[in-house]
Amino acid sequence: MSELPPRFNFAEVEAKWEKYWEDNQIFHATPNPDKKPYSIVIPPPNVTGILHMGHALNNTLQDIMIRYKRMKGFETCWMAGTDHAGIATQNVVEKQLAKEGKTRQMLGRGKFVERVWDWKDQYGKTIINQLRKIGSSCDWPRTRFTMDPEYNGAVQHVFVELYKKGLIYRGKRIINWCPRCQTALSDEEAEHKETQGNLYHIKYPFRDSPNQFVTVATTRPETILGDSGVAVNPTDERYKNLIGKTLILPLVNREIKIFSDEIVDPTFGTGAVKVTPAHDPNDFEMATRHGLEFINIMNPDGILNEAAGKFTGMDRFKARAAVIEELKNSELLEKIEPHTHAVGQCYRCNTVVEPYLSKQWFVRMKPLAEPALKAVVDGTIKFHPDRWTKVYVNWMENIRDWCISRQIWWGHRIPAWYCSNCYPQARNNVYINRKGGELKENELYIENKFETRNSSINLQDAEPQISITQPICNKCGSDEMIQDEDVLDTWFSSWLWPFATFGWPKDNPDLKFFYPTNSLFTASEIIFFWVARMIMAGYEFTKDEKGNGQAPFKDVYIHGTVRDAKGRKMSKSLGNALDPLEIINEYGADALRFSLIMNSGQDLFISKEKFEGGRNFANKIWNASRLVLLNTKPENKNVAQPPPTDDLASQWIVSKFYITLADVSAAIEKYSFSEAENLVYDFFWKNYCDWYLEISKNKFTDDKIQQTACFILKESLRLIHPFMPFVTEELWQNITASTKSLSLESWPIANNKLINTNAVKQMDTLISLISAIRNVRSQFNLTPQETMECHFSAHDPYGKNLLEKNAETLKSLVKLKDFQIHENLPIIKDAVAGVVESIKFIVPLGGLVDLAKEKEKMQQEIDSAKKSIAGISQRLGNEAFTSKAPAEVIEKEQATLLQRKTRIDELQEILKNLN
RNA sequence: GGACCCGUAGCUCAGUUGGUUAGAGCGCUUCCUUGACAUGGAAGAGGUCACAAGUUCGAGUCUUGUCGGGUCCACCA
Repeated sequence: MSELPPRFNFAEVEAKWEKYWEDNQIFHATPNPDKKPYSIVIPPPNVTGILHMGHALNNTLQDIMIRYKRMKGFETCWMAGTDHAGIATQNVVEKQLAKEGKTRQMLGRGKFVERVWDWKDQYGKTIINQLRKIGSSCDWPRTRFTMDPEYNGAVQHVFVELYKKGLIYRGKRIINWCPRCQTALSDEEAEHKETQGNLYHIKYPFRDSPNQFVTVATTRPETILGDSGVAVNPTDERYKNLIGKTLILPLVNREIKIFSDEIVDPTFGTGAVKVTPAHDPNDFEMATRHGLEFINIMNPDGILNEAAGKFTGMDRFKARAAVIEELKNSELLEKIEPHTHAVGQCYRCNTVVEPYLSKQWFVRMKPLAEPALKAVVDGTIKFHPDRWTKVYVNWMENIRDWCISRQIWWGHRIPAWYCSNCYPQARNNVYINRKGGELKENELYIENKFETRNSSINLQDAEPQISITQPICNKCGSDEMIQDEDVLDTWFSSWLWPFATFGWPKDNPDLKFFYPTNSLFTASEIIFFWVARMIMAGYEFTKDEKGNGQAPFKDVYIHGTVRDAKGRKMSKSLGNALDPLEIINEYGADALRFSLIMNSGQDLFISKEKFEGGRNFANKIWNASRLVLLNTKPENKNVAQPPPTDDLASQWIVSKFYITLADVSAAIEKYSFSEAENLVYDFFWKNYCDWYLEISKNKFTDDKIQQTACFILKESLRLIHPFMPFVTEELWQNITASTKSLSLESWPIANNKLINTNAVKQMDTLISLISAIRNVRSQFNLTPQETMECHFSAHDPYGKNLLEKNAETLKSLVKLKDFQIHENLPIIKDAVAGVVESIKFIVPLGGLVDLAKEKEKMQQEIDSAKKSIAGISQRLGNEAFTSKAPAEVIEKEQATLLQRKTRIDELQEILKNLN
């Protein structure tokens, strides 16, 4: 045991315990038949990640829960790990390569992937180390990565199983294509943002009467080059007799027909829609129904191809301008209207996504969604706060198939194989430049710096074979099988996280003990990407002994977004991001945690100053502990129970502690973390420091006071520990001289016998009384040399007694020479006689009040109480009400009635006294 | 177009099933430093609970509408 330094050096303390916890691996959990499991899986941060405020909040919440449960005696496992984050990570490494003047194509696939692994090995630990800095008590030895070999096995297994069940298929669809990342994206990965654009009205002339037109409206005029029809609603009178007529497509001079389709909204634009089957999902559907031609006018990089005629080689946005210019010149542009609409953007690079026709792998979601939807509807899985349930249900009910193939290199390779004997193009499928010429592997077309390898284009007519290991062709027996070039969506591995991290699909003790997990903590943006899919995966892949699918967790806690003081999302590009590590350096990790949780009711508006609150509280705990430690004899430090005592304040603080304990536990159990923290804060600062320690300071020589103060301090440290693990651990070790970490100590055990309601009532009254006296003292600037006269009315059962009993302590608390106590009216006319003359005040509990006003208020209260009584009596006399209402409602009404009556008597008594 | 959330003190937010005097933190005003803590202590000012109507003896709380702010979903060509 060392003496506490006068100043809380959080940097030193945090470093010390971070190391101690790590060296002793005290958060490592193993299956333990004597304990109940409690497990949480971390939302695995991106390996490219560095800690931001969102992580800090997310992990603090999990840490509070897991530390609480650990202290409650559960075998707690908080699974740690990182996500390979396919596109994001590939982009980061590509950027790094670009600085060296290289592209991934220059390296070739094998070398590039090696390079990403190197990068991962070098930087992937950063975020893990940063999580330790904020005190996360993860099961670090278990730390997993979504591309670990075993994890890869689980992913491959899942793909094959779903394929066998017919839940994975390959199909040619319009998908979201990012021309910059040059990969397909899922619907969720295309973020729709309101964008100010234009609606271009373009005239399409009739073949047989070139001076007459049908006008169509479009936001993407460049797609005109791929048009193969014009659609109208069958009921639209304007166009009814034009159906079947032939138009000449401007700029291209292709003959296209007008046809009708229900999908067309006659109220939008002109009611006539240009149909571009290869570049719009609706048009694709219509074209399929009506047998239209699919004309792809664009290369995967967003540059127009040969089908674009004279616009070939132009970027899509340049082409848009050129097309408009050309249409203007030929007087086919009727008008341009400003138009705001939601435009999809790549969630990794914000490039506008292109609806693009290509062959991709999809997961059929409806069958998977069914049990996952049911689980949330019937309450097996609960969202906190509850309102997210609706968001989830709405998405699940309208779920669409999931595009899972990505045309990138970093990720889980798709276990699909093509026979290069049957499909010779498989051998040479690697690079195709935009001019259509083939390049051999590692050959480059440097001049224009883009070369596209795309098996989804090159092998779109080939039949794959699905197998984890390289198969033999089931048609020709050849062993020259070439694996699909594509990798899987990163979320196709994340959705297995709750069980793949425990070794699934191998049956093993860890999985059996820790799965299903208990709670999941994440942000609302992730509900569709991850939460929903984990629930589906859980039900599909993990079954209990009876063969029923299992929910991967029971509770989902959705926390708010961390924003700056102005309410903007924190982001690097805005430059408004507060770095948690800077906050830790300046205020300490405990302060960071505490202040984040304090503000975590909904979205958080964070500025640097907010962390002062946390720092101040840590400081307060430190100093209160110093006071107690400096004044407590060693033998009084480790009592197991607070000593029986007549001391009112001691009885009170012990009672308050156990009341707080129950409230805090309940708040954590219902995921009300800021409420729990507030309770702890109020108890420790207001009750323990401001009142108990202040009152007890002068009698600290008393053994029982020492024992009580020290006991409550220690129990408080347990209570605060999940919120502020570092400062509490340090103080705990100093007080107890223990060798056991506070993290492994038990949560305070409820002891309702020690809750003395009478003491609580008396002390609370005394506190109000003192506040009232201080109020008077302050109003009249009484000096410590003066004496105050206090008068009490006869119906106050506590005041006089309490004041007499505690006079000595109180004199010092309110800094007055003395009190003269009289049992009299609650009028201060004479109460501060000698100091203030003839002022009519009363000092009811709560402070100085104007007598006349007070009387008026009391009269008003009496009046309203009388009305209330009349109303309730009337209702209780009404049979229609009493026969229908449940017994407890009637009881409640009667209780209220009684309460009102008593209150009226009370008020009338006081008024009588005052007059 | 559909769904959801929010509007309470200068600011950020609590406010449980409707019920005596609507709370906290920060900020503000006044006072207080011979040792646990000025990262502190004491006292105080500050609210027509967005607006309107309704249900009720009684509404910050329930219902409807209006205005204002935000979020999510959607095949607005």
